[in-house]
Amino acid sequence: MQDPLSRFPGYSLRRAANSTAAQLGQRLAELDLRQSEASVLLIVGDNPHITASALGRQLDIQRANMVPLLKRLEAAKLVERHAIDGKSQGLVLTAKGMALRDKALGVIEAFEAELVARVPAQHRAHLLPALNAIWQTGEES
Amino acid sequence: MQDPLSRFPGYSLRRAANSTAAQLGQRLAELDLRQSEASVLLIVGDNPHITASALGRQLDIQRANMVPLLKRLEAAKLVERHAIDGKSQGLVLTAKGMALRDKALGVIEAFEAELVARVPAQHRAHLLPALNAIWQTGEES
DNA sequence: CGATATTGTTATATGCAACAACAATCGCTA
DNA sequence: TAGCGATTGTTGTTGCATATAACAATATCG
Repeated sequence: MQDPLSRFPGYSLRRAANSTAAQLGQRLAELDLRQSEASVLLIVGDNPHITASALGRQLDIQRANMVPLLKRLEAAKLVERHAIDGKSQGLVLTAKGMALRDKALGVIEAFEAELVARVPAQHRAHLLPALNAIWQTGEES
Repeated sequence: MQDPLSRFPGYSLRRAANSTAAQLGQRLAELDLRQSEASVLLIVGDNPHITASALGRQLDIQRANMVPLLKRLEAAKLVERHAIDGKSQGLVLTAKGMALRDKALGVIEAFEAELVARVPAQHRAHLLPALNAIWQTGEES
């Protein structure tokens, strides 16, 4: 069958991202976490009192879309918010949130290791810098 | 700001795919095409009389999800279906479909060139084989 | 002080993909 | 050749991620 698509890096990028997202999503589901939620746990864990807006900017998630995401994490007693001033609120992990963050990190690191292992050795070192260059080029907001 | 995420290839993969998808999507929108539709046009163009199921298998789109996709392309007079037997139907591009396919291919190739240009030269050649290895490993159905 | 920007929020829409179920049909084999 | 299992196209529904527009409250800076 003629496949005119897999010669395109953009297409392969899409396929690769889809396939890995599905797999990682499955594993995180065992912690009852979605990928976006896991990434929030990681960032908040490393940056206590970060603001919802700042978090959204870092993760490239719109302010509006952070709302239901944080609501769910809050309902699960994983994060807490407390007012910084009358407008902003800082996010911190609860003890439960930190514990789950650690588990999630374990899952993610294991998964990343498998992902990297799929890449032929001679290309391995080039993957991360190449990908980072793609999305970090032209993102000055 | 602490960013524990961009050291993960999987995360960078997601970000890179999102960012490129958004950009390519915008350009294809000028042809009133979504990415999935453009990929269908390309495959059908190279494989006339391909079956909807086979097309779905190749693009990793479920049979069920091909239905609205093809319905839209058919409504736009870009593809036609004709019965192969009582069960299967072959897909072909109309003249209009072929013309649009060519335009879409132009857009895609231009975009891919820009994408590759963002990657530092020393990593460039490694990108495609690395990505293909990621999604083509463990996909024997 | 006052204009401007930022924050958190609501509501709504789109694209993509997953799953379960079903009738019709094909194709192989017993 | 009759029948069973696999395949095809389809419907309906769900979930996730993302996008936009709008708004009130508040902060910041000239």
